Parts: sequence; C-alpha cells; structure tokens
Amino acid sequence: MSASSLRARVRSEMHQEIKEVARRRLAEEGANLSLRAVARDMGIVASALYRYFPSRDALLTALIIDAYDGLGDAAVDAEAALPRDDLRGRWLATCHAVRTWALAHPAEYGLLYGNPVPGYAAPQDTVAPASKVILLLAAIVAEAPAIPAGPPVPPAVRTDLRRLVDEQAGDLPEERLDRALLAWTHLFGQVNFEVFHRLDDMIHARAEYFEHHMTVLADLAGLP
Amino acid sequence: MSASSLRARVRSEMHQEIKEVARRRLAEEGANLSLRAVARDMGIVASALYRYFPSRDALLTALIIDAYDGLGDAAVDAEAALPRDDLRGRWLATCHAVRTWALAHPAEYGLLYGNPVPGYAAPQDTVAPASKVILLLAAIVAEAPAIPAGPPVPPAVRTDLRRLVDEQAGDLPEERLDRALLAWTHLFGQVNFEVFHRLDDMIHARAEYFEHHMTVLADLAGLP
DNA sequence: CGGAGTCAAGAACAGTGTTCTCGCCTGTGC
DNA sequence: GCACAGGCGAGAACACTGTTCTTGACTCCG
Repeated sequence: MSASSLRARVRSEMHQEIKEVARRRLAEEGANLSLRAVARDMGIVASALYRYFPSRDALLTALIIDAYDGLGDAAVDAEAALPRDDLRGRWLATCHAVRTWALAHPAEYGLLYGNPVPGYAAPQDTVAPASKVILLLAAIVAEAPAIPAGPPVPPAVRTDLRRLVDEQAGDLPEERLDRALLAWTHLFGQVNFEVFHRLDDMIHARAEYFEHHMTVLADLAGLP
Repeated sequence: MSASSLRARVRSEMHQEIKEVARRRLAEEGANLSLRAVARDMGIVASALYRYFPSRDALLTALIIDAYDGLGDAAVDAEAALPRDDLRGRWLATCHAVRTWALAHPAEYGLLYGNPVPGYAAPQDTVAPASKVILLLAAIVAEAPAIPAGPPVPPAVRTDLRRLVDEQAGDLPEERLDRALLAWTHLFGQVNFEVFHRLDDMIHARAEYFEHHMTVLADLAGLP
C-alpha cells in the first residue's frame, strides 16, 4: 500500500510538472500547445508523455479544468473576503477577480472562453468548475433588496430560467437570475475584449472602464 | 492593359476560389485551416497556393477581412432597411443581423472574435472593417432623445471616449458613446457565448433570450 | 534474489507549413 | 506571327507536429 502510494505519488508529481511546463509554454507561445516542446523543456522525449496523458487533448482537458478551478477559486476567495452585507463590494470584487485572473493568465483564459479547440469537445468534467462564477453572481443578486424594473422576461426564457433554478436547488425569482445572467454575459464579454486585445487602441484607461461598466451592471442588478 | 487585366482577372478568380474552398474547409473542420487540405480540394499541390498567398497567415488575413466585411454589411443592410425614426427597430435589427450572421458562419466568426490565432497579429487592414458595427450602434444612440441617468463616467474613461469621438469626426456626448460601447460589448459577449456553445444546455429559447437582453440594452441606451 | 511491471527512449508513420528548383506553357511585346 | 520572359504547377526537401509500437533498462515487491 505504501509502496503503491509511492509509485502513485511520483506519478502524480510527474502529472503536476507536465501541466506546469505546459502552462509555461502556453503562456509564452500562445494557444497551440506542442507536446514535443513540453517534452523538450522537461528533458524528455515526446512519447514519454503518453505514459501520463493518453493524448494531447487529455492534457488540454486537465489544463482547462485546472484553469476553471483557478478562475473560480480566485472569484470565490475575493468575494468571501468582504462583509456579507456589502453586496456591491462583493459584486465588484467578483468581477475584478475574474478580470485580474484573466489578464494574469491570458492563454489559459483563452482556452476557457476563446474559440473552442478544433477537434476538442469539452468533457462533462468541465461543467461544474465552469459554473462557479455565474453561481456566485446569482447568489449575490439573490440578496439584493429589489431589482429595478425592466422589460418582462419572455415566457420561453422564463421556462429555461425556472429549470435552471430548480436544477441548482436554489430559490430565486426568474427576474433576478435573468439579471445575473445579463451581468455574467457582460462581464465575460468585456474581459474577452480586453484579454483578446480588442480594446488596445480604443480604451487606454481599461481598469476604470471596466470598473465603470461593472458599476452600471450593479445598478441594473439592484445592488445597493 | 486589357491583356494585363486578363492575367489579373484569372489571378483574382483564383484568389476568390481559394478563399471559397478555405471557407468551406473552415466551416467543416473548425479553426485550424490546412493549406494542404485546401490544395487537395482544388486538385492542386500545396506549394502552388504560394503563388497566390505568401503564407497561411496571409490567407487567414484575407478570410478575416472578408468576414469583417460580411458581418459589417449584414448589419448595415439590416439597419438601413428600417425607417429612420424607428430607433429601437434599427437597434434590434443591427443586433439580430450580427447574431444571425455569426450563427450562419460560426468558424469565420470564431476567426474574428475568438482566440487570437497563435503567431498571428491582426494587420492594420482589419481595423476599419472591424469597427463598422460599433459605429452603427453609436450612430443610433446619437439619435436617442435622452439616455437614462447612470453612474458618472470616470474622467480617464471620458478622455478616451473624447478622443474616439474626435478621431471619428462625429459629434457625440461621452455618455452616449459609453452606452454604445456597453451595448456593443454585451452584444458580442452574448453572441460569443451562443456561437461557442456556452449556452447549449443552459438556455434553450436562445432567440428569445437574445432579443430580451438586447431590449434591456435598448432601454439602457434610451431608445424609445 | 528473481521476476513483474513501469518507465523512457527511439524509430516509424502520417500529417503540417514553407522553400526551392525545375520544366512547361501561355499571354505579351515586338 | 513569333520568340521569349513570366507566371504557373509539380515535386522534392526540410523542419516540424501528434501518435504508436517496440525495445531495453531499472525498480520495487513478494
């Protein structure tokens, strides 16, 4: 048992190191990860990597899950650091954490929210870590005293939202989940634009720009 | 002259056909375009393509410019079809045109708004066609009778917006450009999520969902 | 201490973008 | 009408890529 766990431990360390090197490569080179380059960086031959990951896609999946976890944890930690009654603070902290993490890990962020990788279909393992941020936003909107009126939610959309609320076993009026989704969409839309350099020559004060728009969304979500 | 234009014409037809085949390949296979596959589809050897495009990146750039033009034209045409005084109609038509085009050309859309291609830096030729949609949105917001109050635009952001307005030789209060940018960000954020299959198991009534959120944004932009 | 199982290496295969050279062949300028 | 420069496609070559399989070594376990 302890012997088997010794083997298992060095194996898991090898897993970690491969992912570490792959992340570095990804950060330096951009989206297309080369197994042979990773192997070279480790002083190893490419085929040896197949002892640890059955394919390049499997390695990518591992990186994606780690990235979702990293992003989700950053958001959760930032949000948890604020007093529970500071709804707007918790909201902005979540948004800032997402932006900060994305700017610090652009390649990994691109893996998550950019073009889907060609032959790659996201396995089921990725859906839980992927939904951390939206759940966080929904939880904050749930506590808002009242949300500003807006156009009525169409019935078909209401059905979808109802189902989502039921699945997550939460208790949240559809209007509020709708606002949370709106904010979520906007948050990642804006981070996308910034990380993918779509704002480079347009907006220079990007931090203020981001904060400003997230404030508009906080208003729209009824956060005091 | 007419002789030289004969060579030039068949050359330009060849250009067109290569792009056509490449688009087909892109639509079927996904983001990573293979020159050799394109050549095979044309019954030609890969190196022959280099007579027409100096590199794979150059071909990609040509596809990207075409795509920006296609998307921009779709938006402009849809917007132009509505009476000038129907501000909200023009707004929604623009949004719908963008969504429809993106869903009809997912791979090309991914080229535009997904992960930046690895070694590829967008040349200057792409900035003009890329800004058609935001200019359209800004023009509509410019005609709104009044925009609803919101948080003040921070000074640094105001400076950026002022500069943008000056460059485009328009005449538009910063608050309005800010709302146009907000809507623009949201529009592409939402289309991104839908095209990249991030809403697949979440929202089934995606058309209504889209319309609903674009309506919220129209309100935010003060469109009657 | 012997054997089972894990590991890394290396060769091989099919595929990629890109470059270069070689003939062909045709549209062009006289 | 003709000679020829130029454009063109083919093909080989190079340096890569992911992936598979075999081979040999080494190590941990009974």
